[in-house]
Amino acid sequence: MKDNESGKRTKNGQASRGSRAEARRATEESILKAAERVFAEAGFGGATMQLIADVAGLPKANLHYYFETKESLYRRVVERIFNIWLEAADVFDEASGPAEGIGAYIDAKMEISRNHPNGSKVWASEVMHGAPVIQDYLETTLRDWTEGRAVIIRRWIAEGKMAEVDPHHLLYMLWATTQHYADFSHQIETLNGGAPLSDAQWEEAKTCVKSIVLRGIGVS
Amino acid sequence: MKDNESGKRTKNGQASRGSRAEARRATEESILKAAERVFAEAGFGGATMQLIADVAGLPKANLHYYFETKESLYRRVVERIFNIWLEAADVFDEASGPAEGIGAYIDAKMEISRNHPNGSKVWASEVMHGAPVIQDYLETTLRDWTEGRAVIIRRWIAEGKMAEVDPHHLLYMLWATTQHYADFSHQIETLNGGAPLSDAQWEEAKTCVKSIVLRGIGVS
DNA sequence: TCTTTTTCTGACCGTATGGTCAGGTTGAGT
DNA sequence: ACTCAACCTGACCATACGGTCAGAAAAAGA
Repeated sequence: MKDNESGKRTKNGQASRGSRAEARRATEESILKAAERVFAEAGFGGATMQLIADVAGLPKANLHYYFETKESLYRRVVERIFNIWLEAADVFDEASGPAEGIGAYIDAKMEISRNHPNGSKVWASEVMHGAPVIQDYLETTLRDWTEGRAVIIRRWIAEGKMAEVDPHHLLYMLWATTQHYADFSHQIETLNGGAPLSDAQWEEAKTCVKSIVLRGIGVS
Repeated sequence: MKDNESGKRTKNGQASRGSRAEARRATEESILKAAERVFAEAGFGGATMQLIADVAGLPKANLHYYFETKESLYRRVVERIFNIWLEAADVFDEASGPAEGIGAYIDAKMEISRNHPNGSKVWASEVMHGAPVIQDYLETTLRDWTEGRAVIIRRWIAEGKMAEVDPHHLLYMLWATTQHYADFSHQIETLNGGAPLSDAQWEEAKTCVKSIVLRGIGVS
């Protein structure tokens, strides 16, 4: 599992960036990317290993060399977006108050919705169908994270830094609103005349969401 | 296609409530209900006609007597929830201002999330996967509806009845937040200790959402 | 009662899917 | 140059799926 950055060369002279382990990581990465897209577009049941293989540019059998089953591949895809969200939530803790913390959290989650719409969709699909694969995450990591953030919010309320709102429902609203831009991107595009949101429109969206939420909790 | 409310009796003396047409409607209803649940739990690709038939308590072949294909059955399920939402939106128009209109709209949509969680999930799944089946609805009915409501919101803003926010992003926030309670009900239940929201908790949710949104747009 | 129409169903079919495997290829280690 | 483990792949398999159909059963109409 150790890194091997020796940068050796193969017979044909092509630079093999980092030997075997590196190549493996690259292949796994391309499979995960393809899987994320296919699972997002077709759902777990509708996705086929053949299509994932085609998108990744690999024979189907090779796919099973890297990932034993469809479900294990799917699980990795779901874990991925979950970890991205968790990391983004750090901004929440480092903040000194709700205006800064929640504002930054909205910004971060909106950015993720823009850059990882497929991951968000796969997660949404998984939870909607009863989280058959990642139920354990919900009961451990997510629950802990949520309670931790609820404590922070309650402290801000106690310190008079924001209005008295239920922390859980506030978090649900943040999740729902930000992820909506990823999960329902197709609907939003249709209502936007068939075009994806432009840079300016994304800025507008972030500003608008922050404006309503922050004013809604008595900040700014 | 005409109604037949004659209420005739069959040979065995059992009251046949409303003859053939009535029985047909009842069977279709039970199939649609079963389909809604199965599609919500497994997605379109994951759902099987066999399972829908089992849930409805019918042989699979009989299902195809009432609905030609899996897709036509699915379409009917999606159209259903869409029409329910459209009807609920009437409260928006009849209102004299944002506090009343948007407040009532939130209440109505939260009620639907509680009473038709499966329909909401099927809709979400359909849109997330690019709306392959109901794209026409998005481009006609939904677009018209949205633009109509945007006009009303802009008028309220012009009349100084609420803060200046982009109507579209406000609507997205309303949709996202209210539907989240249906689409992510499993996640919410898990974070609620594994139990569905109680009556009181639903009231709390509605109050909390309305409170944040209405204050967020400068009302109340 | 006899005929006709609608409703129902077990058995069946072609296809596509997730997964397997034997055997080939490659390239790092020596 | 040789070895061996890691990597790759076409061909294959059992299963499950959506959909069909001939014909039974039931109800309506005469």
